[in-house]
Amino acid sequence: MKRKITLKQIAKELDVSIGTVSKALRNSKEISEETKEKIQAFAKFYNYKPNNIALSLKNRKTKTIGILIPEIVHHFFSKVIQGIEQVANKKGYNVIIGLSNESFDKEVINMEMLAGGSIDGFILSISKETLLQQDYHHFNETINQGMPIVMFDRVVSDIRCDKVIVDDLEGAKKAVNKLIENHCKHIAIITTKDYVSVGRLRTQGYIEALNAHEMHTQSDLILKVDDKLASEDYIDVLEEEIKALLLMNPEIDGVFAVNELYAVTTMKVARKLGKKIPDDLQVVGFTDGVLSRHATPSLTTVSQHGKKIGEVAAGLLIEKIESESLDEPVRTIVIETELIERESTK
Amino acid sequence: MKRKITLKQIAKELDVSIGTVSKALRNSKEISEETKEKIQAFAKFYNYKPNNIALSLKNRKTKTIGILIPEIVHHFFSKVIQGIEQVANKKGYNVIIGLSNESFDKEVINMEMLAGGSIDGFILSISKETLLQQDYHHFNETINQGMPIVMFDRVVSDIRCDKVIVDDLEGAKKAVNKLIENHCKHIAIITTKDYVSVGRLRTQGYIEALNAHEMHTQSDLILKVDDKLASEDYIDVLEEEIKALLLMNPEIDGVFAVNELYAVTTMKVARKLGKKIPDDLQVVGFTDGVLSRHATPSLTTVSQHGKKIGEVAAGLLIEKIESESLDEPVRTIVIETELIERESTK
DNA sequence: ATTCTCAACGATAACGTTTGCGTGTTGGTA
DNA sequence: TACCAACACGCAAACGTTATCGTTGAGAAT
Repeated sequence: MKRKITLKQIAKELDVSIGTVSKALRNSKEISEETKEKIQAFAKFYNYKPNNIALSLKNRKTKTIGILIPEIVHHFFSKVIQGIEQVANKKGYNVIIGLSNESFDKEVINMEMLAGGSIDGFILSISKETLLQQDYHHFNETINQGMPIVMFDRVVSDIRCDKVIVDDLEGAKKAVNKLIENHCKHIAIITTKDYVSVGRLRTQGYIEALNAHEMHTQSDLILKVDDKLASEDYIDVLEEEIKALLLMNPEIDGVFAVNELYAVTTMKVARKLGKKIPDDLQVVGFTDGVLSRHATPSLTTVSQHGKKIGEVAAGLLIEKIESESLDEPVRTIVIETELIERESTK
Repeated sequence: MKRKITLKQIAKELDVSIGTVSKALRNSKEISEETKEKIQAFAKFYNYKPNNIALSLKNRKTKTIGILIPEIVHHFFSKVIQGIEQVANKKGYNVIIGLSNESFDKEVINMEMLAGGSIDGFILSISKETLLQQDYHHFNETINQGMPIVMFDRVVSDIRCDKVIVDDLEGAKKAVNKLIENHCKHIAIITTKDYVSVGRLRTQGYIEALNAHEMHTQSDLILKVDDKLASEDYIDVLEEEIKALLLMNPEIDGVFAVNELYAVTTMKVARKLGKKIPDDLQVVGFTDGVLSRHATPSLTTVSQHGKKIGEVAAGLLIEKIESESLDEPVRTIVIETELIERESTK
């Protein structure tokens, strides 16, 4: 297993100095055509490629950006990564990924690993546990060390950094308004417990939309399920809870679910109860993933444009990385949601 | 935006040499307790963290492994990454990701970027375009430069490296055997064109399973759809082709689809044609993703254990990276598939 | 008094680059 | 013959570490 060839080896082999080789390969006019050709030919033959690590050390920049997300087996996050990767690569940046698995400790450890010189900046979405504990010291420390951060989707306002967010409140309104337009009179929501801001905002949007149309919100039409039920293992429990909701409130003719899984599960349960979709019950979800598209019936849902979010986040970060000035204002960019109508609504 | 503190700065501040600081922080017994305490306190206060880049340069290893996959918005690949990440992190490695988007050029460019010192080894799955062009020079060059590679899922035998593969042939047999056991008499397959080995193997498994039971294979029961139809945009065309298949051969009572999407689309089309699943038609898919689990009816499918594949691949790679000997044999590890029975079969 | 032995620390090389500057060798001109 | 550009190249510093080897001084042993 031979090692990669270096400038030094080329220099020794051709009996010139290291500096000369470097200049020749960078096509400096300081070097004569003759030697340049010789050196370049030699380098090409041995497939010389400069060592990025050495360059990173010298230039004090790594040309890679770090992504830190709670999980990867998740359509939305994958889409965001795709977006980030696209603009990053276009600008000559690599992308390195850390997974927190929704754990505070893993988030901290991963940040420290990456912040130790491996990357030029972070794009991240906060883990649930961190959100719960409200301990944000690792973010502030990283920022204080001069490393720019861009947060997306799950953000907290306390931290001074760029943010790219989804207008969850407005998105939820769009969804509920659609149901109202379609003459639903009793609209339920299936949402999560409150500590993740995203779920809270969607719930609030639901309430505001109803109020705006002078429909009263009934607490028994608001089903807050435990987050853990989103994991695949607890799908039975989730089904039971939804079933109970529908049985206890047979008047429900519209459901807004704060994610895909809740939505398709609702449709599944409803069908088992003999309800026709969308005739007896209309359903709108959140997040435009594979489930929404390929469920039967296909799901009307609020798309967050994950790829776009990634693109914008990467753009912001790279801009900040490459900017010289050291005290720019922080920006918060809102990516509009879009209601994608399919078969689960009339 | 202050920069990170370095050994040199600490040394100057405390009026000792750089070496002393380094030793003190690594708790060398060469340094007196007194100075050690002083230096360590100072370093802690200023939150000193060694610069990974400098360490990488010195140690000639980066402690990060590169993943190169065709796409990330894909349940199987996400699962593999999850597995890789888990064992990599456990062993102190980071993970950096490159996406080829099924393009040969992007694959080559990404490899060159990463191979330029950023990583210690590769885990990759070959892009379709590369498979088509059969140009594997970039893999061989990378290997020749002393960088270990582990391939998974989509592999080619020409390249001398470790491989982790799915037993596609056996998996397909399991699926088809299940249909035969369930008394299907006319079993169709929905597969892709032949150039990706994975699809070919699954088709072959289908044929062998039928032959083993002395059922004749009819070419009109083998639907080879263009790969591009797997992309979301061409879903209509895909539906049309499947519809034609089912209409032309109404005797079909079992379908084996080589991926999730084909399977759920088949179920959707069948239902539109008034067929009951699994009573009139039984369907088995390949890949255990969200679609399989949450489709209605839920899909019987062949699981490839993506996470396991990632874990094994990472294990092999790290072992090779950390091994001293430079001419070990290459290994090919087959991960068993598992038939997961759900509602789409009897 | 001289040598020896540690303890405690400093100096330096090395990892692979890039780059500004110094320097030796040309050739041409006065 | 003497001088001066221009050319072509070498030297060395710097990025931040770690490890090897010196070096210094003090005290102990001879």
